[in-house]
Amino acid sequence: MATLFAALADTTRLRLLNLMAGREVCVCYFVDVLRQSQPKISRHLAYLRRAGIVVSRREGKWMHYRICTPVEVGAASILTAALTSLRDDKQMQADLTRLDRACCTPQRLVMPQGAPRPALLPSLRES
Amino acid sequence: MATLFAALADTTRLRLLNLMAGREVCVCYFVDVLRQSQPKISRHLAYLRRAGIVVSRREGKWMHYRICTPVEVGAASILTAALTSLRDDKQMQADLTRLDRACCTPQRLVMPQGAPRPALLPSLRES
DNA sequence: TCCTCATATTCGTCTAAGCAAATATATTGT
DNA sequence: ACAATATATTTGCTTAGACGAATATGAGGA
Repeated sequence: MATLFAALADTTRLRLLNLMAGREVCVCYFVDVLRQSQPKISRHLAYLRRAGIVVSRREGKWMHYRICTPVEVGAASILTAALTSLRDDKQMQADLTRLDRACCTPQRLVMPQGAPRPALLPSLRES
Repeated sequence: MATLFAALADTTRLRLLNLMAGREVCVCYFVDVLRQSQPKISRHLAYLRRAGIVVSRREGKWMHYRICTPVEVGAASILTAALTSLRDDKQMQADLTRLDRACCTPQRLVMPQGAPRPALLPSLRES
């Protein structure tokens, strides 16, 4: 329980989770949207993975991350409440806008060519 | 937002909040129920106070603490979700049992004589 | 095999925060 | 004013974690 809260007690991680709400996102998009260094993003994703909040999936060179709802009902409800209240935050909304822009731009110069776009999840949920 | 989660990311603080759910509690009861040192309890209460989750009230020698629901809707919903899921935890239930026992024992040898009992709040909520 | 790209991990440093032990403050009673 | 009680804060130490910089790993293509 305290472990879950510790995982949520960092702005970068909250931003990452907000971007993953309802979809699977490739690491390069996190780097682009949050404008943070790649090692920093990767470290925080590893933290979330160790905390059991997130799972990763490899697809060639790319790593996709998605939220993995905890099996415990209490933890799940807290995570849901957290994600819901994040949607009221101005920066979180701006992040989502940037993610959508990144998705819809046909070819970005700075972005990897052909990197898998963030995909909405058909509510596949995994332990 | 991250600050709130940081405040919740500690077992001792979660136990304190669980004991305060719906009532105002005197510090000496925390010490008795959690069986932790008084400075430790006091430090964690100060942390919760600085985080704006809790307010204190002086009554003579005794300090009463109670939960102060945050004004932001998001933070309030998270705190509520946290308190709700704590009720499923075995240790939290045991703590509440110990608190009730402490309240109902007429004269305890180890406990301060005449210390104010934990009182249920008539839902007085304060910023 | 070698090169490149995407991602992960390690290293060194710094700060926040946990703890026990000791001490300070505030209130009440004599 | 002094002593006793309840609570708060300081001190010294230790550890988790955040960061940038550098480096390692893993996959795909030439």
